[in-house]
Amino acid sequence: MSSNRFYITTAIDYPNSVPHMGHAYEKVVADFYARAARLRGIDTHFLIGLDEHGQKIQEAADNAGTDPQSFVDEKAGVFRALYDKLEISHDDFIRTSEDRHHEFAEDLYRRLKESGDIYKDHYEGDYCISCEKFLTASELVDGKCPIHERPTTVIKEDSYFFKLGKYRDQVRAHIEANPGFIYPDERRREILARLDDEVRDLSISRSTFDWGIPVPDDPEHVLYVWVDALSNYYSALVRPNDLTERFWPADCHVIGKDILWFHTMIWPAMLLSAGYELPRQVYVHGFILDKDGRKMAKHLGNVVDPMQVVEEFSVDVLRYYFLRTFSSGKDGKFSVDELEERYNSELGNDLGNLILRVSKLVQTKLGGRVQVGADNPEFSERLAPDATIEEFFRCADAREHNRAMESLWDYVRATNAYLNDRAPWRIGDETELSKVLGAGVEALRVIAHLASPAMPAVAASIAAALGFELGRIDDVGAPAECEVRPSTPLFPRRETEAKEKQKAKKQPAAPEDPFSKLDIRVGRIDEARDHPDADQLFVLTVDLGEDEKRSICAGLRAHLEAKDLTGRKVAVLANLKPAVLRGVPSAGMVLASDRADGAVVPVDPGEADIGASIQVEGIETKPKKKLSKSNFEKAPLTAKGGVVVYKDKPLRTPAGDLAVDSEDGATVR
RNA sequence: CGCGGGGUGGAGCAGUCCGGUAGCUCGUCGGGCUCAUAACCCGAAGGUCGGAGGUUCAAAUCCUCCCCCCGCAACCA
Repeated sequence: MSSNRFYITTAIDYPNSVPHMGHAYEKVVADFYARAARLRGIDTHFLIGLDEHGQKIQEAADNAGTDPQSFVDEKAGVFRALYDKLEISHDDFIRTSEDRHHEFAEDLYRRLKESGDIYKDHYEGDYCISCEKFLTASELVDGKCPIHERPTTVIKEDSYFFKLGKYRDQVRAHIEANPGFIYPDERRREILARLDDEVRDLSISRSTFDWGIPVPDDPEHVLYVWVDALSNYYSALVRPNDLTERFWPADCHVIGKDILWFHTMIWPAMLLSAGYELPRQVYVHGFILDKDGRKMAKHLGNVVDPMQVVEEFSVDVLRYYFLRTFSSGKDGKFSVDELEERYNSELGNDLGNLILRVSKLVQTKLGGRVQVGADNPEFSERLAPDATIEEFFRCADAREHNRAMESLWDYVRATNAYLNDRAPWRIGDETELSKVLGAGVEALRVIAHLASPAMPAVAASIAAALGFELGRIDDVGAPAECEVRPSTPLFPRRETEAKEKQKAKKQPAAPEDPFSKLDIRVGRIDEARDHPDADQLFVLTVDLGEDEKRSICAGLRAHLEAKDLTGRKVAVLANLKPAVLRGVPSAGMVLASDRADGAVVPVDPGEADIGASIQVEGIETKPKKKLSKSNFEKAPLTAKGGVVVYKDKPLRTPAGDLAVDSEDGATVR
């Protein structure tokens, strides 16, 4: 960071649902860098905000029975409340529905147009007249609109396009010439690889909804996401005070890896076209996963709410955990057990205990007063902080916040070691004692300052307890007399169940037989139709004896006619995770065998009743709710003697064995 | 050959781009200290760095092939 100004932004959030862990993480990371810059006295501007336009917002507002503006106004309150709670120190909060943003986005569009980079064309898509919108292939059901159950029409929609492809080589050259432009390097390589392919022009307007910024000169269209959302980084500088001279180009755009392309290809291309300088860096963070490395998702029941962690611990504990634990730029596994462990050992034992032992010693041995910052050889020889401070900011500049925190903790431990070594509780001479404890308090002054970007409230508490002022990092070392107050533990120990859990894990229950997870039932095919968009697939309506019949896709068209299937009894894997295959939902899988001669034949449940469960003797079934394909494959079914077997044991319906017309060893799936 | 991420002491991770005695935290064991939140400090044990080849004086790191896990994608259904 050579210049003495620092403009940092985060992605603007799309407020169509509630904020989650990922929102919190991104803002805390950006906030660390903003606060670290201010700590060095750098002129800092930190922007966050909301992306409030688009069809989904319009629909969400409709569903909520309100208008889009009122809807986003309310949502803005929810997001701001979270960021206030997280002590995010943003200087500005941009909302794309604000006038200042509209003005700049329109201006940017005009500049692109003046550069000759906008043209009008059309694209084709499946359009539902009742919905008045285009549907994507995955939204269609049986080639029909799922809401109105009527066929869609292929129509053309006019759209304005931006000549993105024109800038491919220029953007690639920029990325190649500036290794620091994209952090981390793996993301940079990913983009460079993608830039070897053709880059298509970009549709930047829509005329099928109107909640957005009207295209200048053609109010039938609104700007589609790119020109609108991305321009927030600049629009926020224009008003209320013109900060463009002072802060553009941005020093760091903090984003998630899902929007890498938009920030490293599209945004630079638009800026080049419009004649603005490119941002200096795009910092790409990873995702927060659950403790087992899976995506957090409602239906998995593994979602951890950041607010809940804040309530149970504190904001600073969550911030510390984010910044210390997760390697910069990588995905992180969020484990409450690990958080608690770090809370006890690092925050409680290392730091909290250090604060307490120093403050108690100063009070009992020196009457609560101690001189810091004065020329103190004890401190400068034994606890010289220069290397730590240098390393801390070197890591911060390199966007390695977890290492910056690590270097700080090395210093915390060194301070504990120093106290053990000098043993001030055994020193009687007050002059010497003042030097030793003065060194201890001075070390905590350094620690509080360096901890402040991660844990602002903790830093303030340390300063209050030991009686010094928090300021810039350069202010550390100025002579001062500290009045140390009696303090209570900042991080009271939490008795955890983590240990017991760990022990319990050491004796894992015997792994369940993979077959026990399967739910195979007898069903009857009531109807077999050709899949509208897939020449290998049938769309079957299958009766499993449930309230509703199921739609199941089967890849049998190369082998059978529809009439061969209608009315036929089959065995169905009923708990396979539902999927959408080429636009058609499929809730299960019809079991069939691959014969050596290339034929594929469905298995035959014989006389068994519809809905009857198919089992293997000796295996108690406990079907999973949503079975993954790979879990199904862990229980291989084969043919043997004209019967489907699992581990050589026959699959049975209540009426007898499950028959199959295949040679021994043929796969059944 | 769909795209991407990952496989490093008991647990969690860094190191891999730019090859050079395998590092950190937790846990375990031994010792010290007793100011402090059963805390702090010192020391030790524990790893063929997923597997197999190759390049090199030297490979966790570079090259080739393979296996496993996790996302996304998919005419796997």
